Amino acid sequence: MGAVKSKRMPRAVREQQMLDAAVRTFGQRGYMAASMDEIAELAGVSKPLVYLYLNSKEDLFTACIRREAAALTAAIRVGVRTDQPADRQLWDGLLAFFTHTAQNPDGWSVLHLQARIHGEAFAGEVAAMREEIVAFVTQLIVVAAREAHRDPDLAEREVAGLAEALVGAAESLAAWANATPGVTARQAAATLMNFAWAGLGNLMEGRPWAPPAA
Amino acid sequence: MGAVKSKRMPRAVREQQMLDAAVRTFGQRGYMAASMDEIAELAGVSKPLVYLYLNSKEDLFTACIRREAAALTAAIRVGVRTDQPADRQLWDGLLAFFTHTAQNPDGWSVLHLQARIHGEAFAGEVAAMREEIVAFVTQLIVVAAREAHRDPDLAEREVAGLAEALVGAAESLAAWANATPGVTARQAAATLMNFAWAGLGNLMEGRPWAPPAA
Amino acid sequence: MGAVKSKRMPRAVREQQMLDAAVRTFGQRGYMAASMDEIAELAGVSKPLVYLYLNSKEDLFTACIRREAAALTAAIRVGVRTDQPADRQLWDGLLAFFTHTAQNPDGWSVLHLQARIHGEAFAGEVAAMREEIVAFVTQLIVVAAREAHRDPDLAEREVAGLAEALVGAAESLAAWANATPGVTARQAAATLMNFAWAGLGNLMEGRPWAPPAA
Amino acid sequence: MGAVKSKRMPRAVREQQMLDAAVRTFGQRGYMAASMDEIAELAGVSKPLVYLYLNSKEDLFTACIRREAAALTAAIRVGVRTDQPADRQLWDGLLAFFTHTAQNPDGWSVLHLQARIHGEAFAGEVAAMREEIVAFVTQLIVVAAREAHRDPDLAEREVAGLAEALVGAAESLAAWANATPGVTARQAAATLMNFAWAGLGNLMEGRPWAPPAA
DNA sequence: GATGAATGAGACTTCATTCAT
DNA sequence: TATGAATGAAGTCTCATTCAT
Repeated sequence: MGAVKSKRMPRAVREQQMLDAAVRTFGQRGYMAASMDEIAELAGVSKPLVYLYLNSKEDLFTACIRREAAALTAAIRVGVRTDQPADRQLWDGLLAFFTHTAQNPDGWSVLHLQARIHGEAFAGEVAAMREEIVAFVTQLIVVAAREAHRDPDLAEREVAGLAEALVGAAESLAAWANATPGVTARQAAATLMNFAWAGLGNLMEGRPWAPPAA
Repeated sequence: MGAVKSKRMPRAVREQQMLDAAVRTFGQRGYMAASMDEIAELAGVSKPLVYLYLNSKEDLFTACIRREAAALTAAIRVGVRTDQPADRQLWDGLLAFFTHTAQNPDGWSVLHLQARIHGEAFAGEVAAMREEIVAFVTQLIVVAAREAHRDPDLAEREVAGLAEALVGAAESLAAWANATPGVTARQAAATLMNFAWAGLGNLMEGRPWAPPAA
Repeated sequence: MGAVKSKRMPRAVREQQMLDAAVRTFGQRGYMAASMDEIAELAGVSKPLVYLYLNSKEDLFTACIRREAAALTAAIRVGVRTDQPADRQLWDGLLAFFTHTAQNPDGWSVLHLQARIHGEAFAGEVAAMREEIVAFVTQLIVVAAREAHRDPDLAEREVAGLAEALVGAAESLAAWANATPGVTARQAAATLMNFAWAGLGNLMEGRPWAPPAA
Repeated sequence: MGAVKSKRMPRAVREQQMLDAAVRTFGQRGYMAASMDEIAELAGVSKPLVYLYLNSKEDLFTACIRREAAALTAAIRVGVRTDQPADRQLWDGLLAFFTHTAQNPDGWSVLHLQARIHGEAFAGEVAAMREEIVAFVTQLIVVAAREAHRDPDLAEREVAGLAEALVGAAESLAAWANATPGVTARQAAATLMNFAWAGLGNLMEGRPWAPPAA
């Protein structure tokens, strides 16, 4: 079932096999329900070897988070060319994001669902990655405002909230796209882009929606 | 620590105490890490009584989900007046949503994070609630189009995606607002409303963002 | 499911209802697997009432054994007329035995299987009944020998062994008859009578089977 | 109390130790009253190891039944030589049976008492063994009839009943012999042989006992 | 580098039994 | 007479983790 069993592999390779198995197991079973037994068997090694290399269940989980977070941000970075206009950058980023999460549902589950839930240590790891993405989006908004020669006069917190909403919508759409047959990464990206860019545009043109008095 | 210990209470009251303790524990520890021991102690009763009334850990969790889902949808229903224009309805709904989730962070955690992760049975309970909300939002979008005397010609799936994105953004913002000191429910609602309503408006005026060719 | 619920019954009646429920439950589930909850529900009363009347699970079980043992020996006593020849007495006894056990399988299960297994206290209760039956059979053998004007010169232990074998065969046949559709009490009795009486006859005529040298 | 504690034994050996402990505990306490804790302690290992090797209480019990059933039928097979006349074969079989059960009272208790009571799965395991023995006895009766150049004209069900009665008597005598000090296997076998063979002989000579009209 | 053997701790669950009315 | 409310104790089972080879 698991990886092909071949003895005496270099450590780096073995470790990746273990992380593959761990991400898959954590993603499908959840952190607590995943057992080290299952991970070891799926990796095709004995349990003591997992402990020898990865130390403990917590450390193993942290290693999974780090690897998956790095892979996701790398995918986005590769997809985006910073010499493009802001809207194109956002589009490329969204497309890369939805494509990567669709291809690595277990990794995405680990980042999006599992890591948030089990202790601040894990959540912190993910928060770092998330902040990197939020910062990227925030900067795009600012650049967009400058390109439009507007001074949207958006307070910092407001921008943070917008970026948060955008990223949250993306995360939610990623889950929805993964769960809804027939929805491609491209369609998900288009839906969100439509939704977001237009909204941002209006905002920056100074036509915000005014809440009624309390 | 737990509720004041007073013996011999009628069953209905004890059950609510147990559900209170369970929601709090599940929300903070997660479904698997929450132990029946801890829940019982927090409720101020013995473990067998929890089993006598709520049957099993799964059933207890399901009961939590049902209660919290009902409370959330009720809060939104109470907050929204259907004789108002669509934008006002959306605003009221968002405000009620963010207010309720801010006041019941553990309940929201149970619905948003825990229930999704542990088995289709639980996820199904939440999905039902979520679909109710998504349907409400979807209908608002359609009504808004009609109010604007426009035929936005939005495909059904596109609307579904928009509603999904909106709800997802709301869910994400709720978590963000809960975790960020100083962010009020009103602010979160305003941020999202600004973001969403403007975007929807543009969409319906037929100015969508056009993705580049693949 | 259980007995018709009617409040305020005289104690003797309630006790019989409880014993009915207990015999049925013990017979079908076994002593340990039977729960006081199930017995109380089947009897249509609350658990504390069972404890008020019958004291404890052990006492309840003992009461079951006593009642069923008394019923079985009474059935045999009623079936046998001591003014008949020995073979007729044995036949009548066997017929009564197989008839009663067929009509009260749960009671028979309690006596035959459950009581033997759970502690010497219970086994002792059954042993008393069993000895009464063995004594009856033993006496029949002696009477038969006298009727045949023979002195079979059977040692006491040998007679005890014979009676034991006969009773054991009867018990086994009762279980077999209960479990094999289409086997009546009369057939079971005939089979055993054929087997036993002829063997006894040969024995008493001094034609034992000779075991080979060690 | 338990086996001598020596760490790091090969799995096969440990499994036998566990089965030894389990047979003893199940035989003396009964299936339900036997606790895995007690079995593990008697085996000189920790409870998790028992579960690792034997999987569950049910599986452990089944393994006990299988081992003991195999041991008993093997003992009988070894004791009987099929080139002997039927009466000698029956004698040898009985002797082997009583000898084995006397030497393995706990194993016999597991087969005779415990297994029958707890679920059809277990009873089925024993029933298979019992049928093997009943078939052996049945065949002996048929062979005996042929050797006597008689046509006993015994209906199939009648023979089945006889074999059942014989085996039942043997089972009962085995329990009796185990419980009665001073009764040897040889004596038990002789008692039953006397009883049975003579009875069978008479039967086959066409002198059955005639039951009275209903 | 790799593993079969082994375990302490703790999870969920059930039961016989009692208390207070 | 009768019961709804409540629990201490014990059961089966799983898991992360380590030892000795």
